[in-house]
Amino acid sequence: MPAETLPPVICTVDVVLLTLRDDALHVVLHKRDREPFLGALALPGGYVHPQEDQGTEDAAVRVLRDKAGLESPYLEQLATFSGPGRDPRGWSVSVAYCALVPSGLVPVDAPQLRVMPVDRLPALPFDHKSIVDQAVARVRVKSQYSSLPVHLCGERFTLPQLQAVYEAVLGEPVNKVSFRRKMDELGMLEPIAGEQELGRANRPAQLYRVRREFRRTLSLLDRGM
Amino acid sequence: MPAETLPPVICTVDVVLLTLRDDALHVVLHKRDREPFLGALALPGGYVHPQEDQGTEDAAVRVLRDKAGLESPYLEQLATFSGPGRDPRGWSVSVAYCALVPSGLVPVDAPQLRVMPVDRLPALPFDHKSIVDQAVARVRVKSQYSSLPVHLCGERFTLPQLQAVYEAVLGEPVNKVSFRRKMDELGMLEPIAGEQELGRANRPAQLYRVRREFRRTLSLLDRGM
DNA sequence: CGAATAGTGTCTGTTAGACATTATCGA
DNA sequence: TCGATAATGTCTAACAGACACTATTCG
Repeated sequence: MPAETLPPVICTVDVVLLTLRDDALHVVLHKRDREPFLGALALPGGYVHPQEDQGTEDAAVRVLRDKAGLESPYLEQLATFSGPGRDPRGWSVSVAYCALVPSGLVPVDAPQLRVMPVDRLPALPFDHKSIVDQAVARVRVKSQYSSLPVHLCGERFTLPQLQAVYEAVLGEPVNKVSFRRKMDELGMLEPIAGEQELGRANRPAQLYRVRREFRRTLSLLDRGM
Repeated sequence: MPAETLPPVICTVDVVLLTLRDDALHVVLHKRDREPFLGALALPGGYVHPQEDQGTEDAAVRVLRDKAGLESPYLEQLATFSGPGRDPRGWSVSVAYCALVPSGLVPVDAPQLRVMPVDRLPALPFDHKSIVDQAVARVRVKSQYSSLPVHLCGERFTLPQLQAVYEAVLGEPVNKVSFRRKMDELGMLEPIAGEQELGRANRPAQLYRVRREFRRTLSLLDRGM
């Protein structure tokens, strides 16, 4: 079948922007500023712009910048969703991306943004609910055997803080001794010399940061957590 | 930006059809029957047909049927590749799928098909080389901790045969005792009562098949192989 | 000093792999 | 009976998790 006779396909990207708030995974939703679903909360997304984007990842970066006002250090392609019914405008393809950011990076006073817990989401337009579900499932699985959750921490953090992040994402407690052995095994963290988290009525915790080489990479465990 | 002003995006699917031959992963390539790259070997692929496809997976199934003449019991979305340069016709998006089939399902006498070892591929048009590489990497990783390789076996097989398949995919020997423990743990195989592989000068091996409930699912290991 | 949490040492049960042993076929 | 491979038993080393102990801060 020659290409010219084919009806057009709507080509978009959607970003599942995840962050941690109150020890629970949250997704950043965006109030739609056009039809369809004008005014509804949905995933930040938009058309691919063939004139300017070198690929769908560029489009995702642009959407994050324009709609959520941030640059995510971690951005991963999730999956592609398609079909005649998911968008009322017609047959569409949406390449979904998953971004993880420390909560400090999410703009606080942006009226068009809402940060919602992933376990108690409102109804979402399109098939955005299942996109979020798939992203969360992927993040949980990947956190079992990788350094993914460090992207939810800021630049400096203590091991007990990082352990709490793992526990929040995995939804279950993690053995302290094993956890520290694993983090050591990953070889991805470095203590910040002389820097400790003081000010609390207990032994201060050592501050760590991600080694430069691992800033934008994942580190994998042979066996899971 | 209103949709009408955006230049069109070419929307296609490509299928990485993998099988095992001579204890090595092979990919089934298809001789292109149109421009661009007319006559070149490439991944079987084609346009999404919005009138008939309910999603890109339908398009992948159709492509497999039309170009490779088979129905794959295992078909998984791999990733989506996009950009202005990958297809000379213009800015394109290709949703890539990965299929695994027993070698018996690949038509033997189809002149438009070639079965090539994944480790010694010729140059391929588009970005098909990197799509194949990504599919192979994914299959290898997933075989570490799942029942994926059973889809490369036929309906009936012995445990030593299945172990050989795992070893071929993983590229390294597997401990026999552990392997059998793992397969037992997966709870996915059932012995075919009274059926053994006879005819060789040694103790015959028990024949197994995949339990009905697991025919189209993957079974996952807590820890890897 | 006491409360609280960070960080570490150690023990034990579980698991993976090496090796040995037994089983069962054809020749 | 012999050679070959299937299938299983068993021992050991590695690992994960439980628990306890020490360290260090604030009040």
